[in-house]
Amino acid sequence: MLDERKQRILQAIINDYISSAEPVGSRTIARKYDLGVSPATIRNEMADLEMLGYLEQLHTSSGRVPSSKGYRFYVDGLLPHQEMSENEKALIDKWYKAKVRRVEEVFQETAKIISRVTKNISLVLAPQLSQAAFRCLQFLPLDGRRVIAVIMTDAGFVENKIVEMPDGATFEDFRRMSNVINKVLAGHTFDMISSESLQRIRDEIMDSTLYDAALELIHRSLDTEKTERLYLGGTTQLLNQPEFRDVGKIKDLLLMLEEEQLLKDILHAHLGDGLSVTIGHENKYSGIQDCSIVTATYHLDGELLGTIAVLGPTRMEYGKAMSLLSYMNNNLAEIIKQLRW
Amino acid sequence: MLDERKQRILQAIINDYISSAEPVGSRTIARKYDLGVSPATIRNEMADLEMLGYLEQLHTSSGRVPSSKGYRFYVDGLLPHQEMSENEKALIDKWYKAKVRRVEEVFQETAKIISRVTKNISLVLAPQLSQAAFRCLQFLPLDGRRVIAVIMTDAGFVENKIVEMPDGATFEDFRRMSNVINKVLAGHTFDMISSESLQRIRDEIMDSTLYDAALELIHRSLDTEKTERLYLGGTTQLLNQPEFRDVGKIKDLLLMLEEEQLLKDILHAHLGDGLSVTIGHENKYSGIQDCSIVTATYHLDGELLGTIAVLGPTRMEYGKAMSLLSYMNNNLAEIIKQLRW
DNA sequence: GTTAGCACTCACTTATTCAGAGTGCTAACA
DNA sequence: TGTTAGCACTCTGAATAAGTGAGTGCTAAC
Repeated sequence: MLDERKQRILQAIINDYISSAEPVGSRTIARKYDLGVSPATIRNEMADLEMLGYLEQLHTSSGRVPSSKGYRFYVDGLLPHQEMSENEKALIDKWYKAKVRRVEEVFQETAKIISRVTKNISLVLAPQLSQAAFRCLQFLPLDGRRVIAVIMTDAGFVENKIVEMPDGATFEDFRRMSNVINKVLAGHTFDMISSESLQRIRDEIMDSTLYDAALELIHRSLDTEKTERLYLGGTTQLLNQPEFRDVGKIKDLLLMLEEEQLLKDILHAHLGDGLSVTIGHENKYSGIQDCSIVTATYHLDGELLGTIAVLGPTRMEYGKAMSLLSYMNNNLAEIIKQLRW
Repeated sequence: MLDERKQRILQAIINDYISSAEPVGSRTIARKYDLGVSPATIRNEMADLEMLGYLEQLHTSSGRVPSSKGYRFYVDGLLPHQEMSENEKALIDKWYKAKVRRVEEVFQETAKIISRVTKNISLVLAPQLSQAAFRCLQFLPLDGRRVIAVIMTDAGFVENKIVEMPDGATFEDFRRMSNVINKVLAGHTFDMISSESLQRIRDEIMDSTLYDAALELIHRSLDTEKTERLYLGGTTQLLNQPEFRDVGKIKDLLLMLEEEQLLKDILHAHLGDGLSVTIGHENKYSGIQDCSIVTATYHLDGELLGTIAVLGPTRMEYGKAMSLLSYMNNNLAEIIKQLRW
């Protein structure tokens, strides 16, 4: 374990590096932070901290830079707990109020706010509905050949699909079909729709072309309901960070950000962790091993959940990101509920 | 007017510059393109072309670069008409088939394809529905307090909204309301819904709280139907272009690309022009005066329209972009119709 | 244990040189 | 008169060299 002075020095170094983005030397620390010791002493301590793996040196005669381990220690132990100021909270509330009309816009706007406040990239994973319970299905006639299926879930989401009627089928057949499906599936989450349920529907419908139509409809619903949406914000913030002065690096990261599935996987890894911080090399995906991710999982009606995250260089204002995500987290469920009516 | 030889030289220079991105000198032209004259002669011609404003020189002793006027002449007169090869067409069709399930995905995928093929940024403006005709509205009961409104348009789009019932109103009231609205608005485009129609609805409903609910519903529909969506593709392609080796320029353009309204305005300016090319300084918005935009307007059922576009440095493969957009244009309406069922 | 002093390292900046590509001009040529 | 070869000149970009400054590690004194 690090003694008191080493901790204070490490903290000073990380604070300084986070705000300056320059390798920090003993002299700077001695001057800016009043630790009551000379640069030489700090140099010795820094050498120790490097030995222990908390700091790194780019070349023999440059200042030190925090390592992943250093940041980890900082985040776990040295970081003073921060809260958003009332001012900031009010500002965020105002942004939401001004912009948000539809549920979709909540996620979009959340991403924007996070990136604006943290000056980093934000990721917002909207809840997937596979854990929502099926509530009911109704058909509406569209024209002679087609009907509209309206599907509702317990969480209050509504979707519609246009369905082609098989030859010979009537709207009355479809109404009968909806009764069967409603009876069998009511209360089932989309995840839980099993082959057994399908079998029951088949038995009750007793008409194979109708059953096929029902099956296709259910599959199409599952398809859309299961795909969760990912909202990205602030990719241009990247360009202001000195660690991305190089076009090659920008390209690498932007290309990665286009790989939606990869991003989803990364966020999934932290689903349910509450507030979690992953630093530099702790990241499994090598493309972001000089970045850190702060994630927070939010809940909606107990079950349904999504994730919001900040992605930025390891040199990141962790305190700010964490306090912001906590706040957004609490807000988000509330705002979505209000909007859903 | 330029004589035959000047034209051929201009063409050669532009071709070369488009593929090399390097200022091109007399020697290169003489060597690569068999014009039957010596570099010295070409030098003289190039000096003339510069005088006439078709070429520019960065400094006294560098090769020449085409000016906006030069590209304009090239696009209008020198560009051989190109068609997509059957191979490419087949490839594109395959991409669509593999990826596209929902109407929304058509636009998304179109943007992706355009950027992939042209290696530039693509813009796809999805048709706004304000010109779609209202077809019918139906209500479904959701729970005691709320109903679902399902709105259909002639173009085959279906939307739903959750509506809160005013105190004391019953589902039967809403059913009656839908009858009135359907009678009055049937066949009206969203653009055409006038205060007169609203007045008629008011007269028929004869209940001010119910009328308020109806009004709100109509407004909400107009809100969503009127906002057209913009899909962007290939922003990372930017980073491969040598003209964007500089981080500052990347930032400027990426920031501009975040201004959705601005982009829409730019596309709107060309709405209905068919295939249109805007080069460099011809652009009104100063942020893209070293870029060119190729746009094409597509139609859906005569009225409904949108725009697809390629945005890239003035040094762009105009022929490729134009032939691709023409092809996509023809395809797009077809694919959307098929998908809509 | 702490600190001052000093030699040393390394990146970054500035200046200089040099090669290469390209031009414009002149004079010769067909 | 239009075309071309030749040549002096210009400018960029890469390579090299020297100088500067921030920072370190080590040693010896406090």
